[in-house]
Amino acid sequence: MGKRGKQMQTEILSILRDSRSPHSAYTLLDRLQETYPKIAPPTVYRALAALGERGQIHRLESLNAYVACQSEAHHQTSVLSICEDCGVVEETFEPDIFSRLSAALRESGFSAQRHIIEVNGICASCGPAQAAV
Amino acid sequence: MGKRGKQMQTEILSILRDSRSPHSAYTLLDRLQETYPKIAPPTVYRALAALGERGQIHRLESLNAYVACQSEAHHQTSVLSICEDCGVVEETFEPDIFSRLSAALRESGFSAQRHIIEVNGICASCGPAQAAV
DNA sequence: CAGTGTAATGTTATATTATAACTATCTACG
DNA sequence: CGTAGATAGTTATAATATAACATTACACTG
Repeated sequence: MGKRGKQMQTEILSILRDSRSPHSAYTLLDRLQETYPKIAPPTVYRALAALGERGQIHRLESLNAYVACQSEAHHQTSVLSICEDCGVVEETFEPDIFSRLSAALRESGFSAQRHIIEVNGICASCGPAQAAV
Repeated sequence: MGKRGKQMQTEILSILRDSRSPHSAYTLLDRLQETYPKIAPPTVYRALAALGERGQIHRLESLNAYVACQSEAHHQTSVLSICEDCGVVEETFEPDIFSRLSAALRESGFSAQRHIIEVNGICASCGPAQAAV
């Protein structure tokens, strides 16, 4: 890994951490171009791939977008809940659910390797309890 | 809904049902163009949207592709397991897992509306038990 | 039946997301 | 230094999806 690659990864991670909402690869590209005017899409995708492999970011498959991992212990599989109102993504850890899911699939002979769980809904800040305030 | 729309939905559903593997929107477009040479992407996407609303197909968010729903009772939320080897997608119903997931998120004030659960792994036909045969 | 309003479909163009393929550069090591 | 391998830059394009507008079909009214 060269300097430039690390630098881009650091920048991306810091942009993602500054907001709890997901950013698309091209949003990140635009942000990075403010500082590094000449970078191209592959630079961003390479940095995202490296961060993803280390578990420092998560890709939201249903949004084609990325968030920073909110856990210190990376590489735990997590549930990503997406507020449809404010767009904020929260990460929660439900190891029990993952093991039940793997167990259920194993009954039909399926060997699970990677779980994707994304839940759309309304977060605490945007929910009906809040609307009444 | 006009005749043409229904016709496209029927064609797409029958293509998807003929294979347990996912098809992308553009694969479907190519297939449809064998019969209807002039259709354009929006036609396919409109048909997919209508089928999705009725629960007759599922979109695999992690693959940007679509499969026919394997349940008779549509609109049940289901787990989609994707074999990384042969590409076949199986649908299983784990209402218990969905309710646990909703319950867990509700504890932090999140109200779940739509669950996306996709699991990558190796299916029974491709697994190690089979390799020994 | 003509007129008209709405919904469905067709068409064109383009936006968005992602990667292939090649070139250049850097770095480690003899 | 020279060169091999890995990293990064560059160009181009592939793959996915939708916006925007034009046209047609269709049902209702008078």
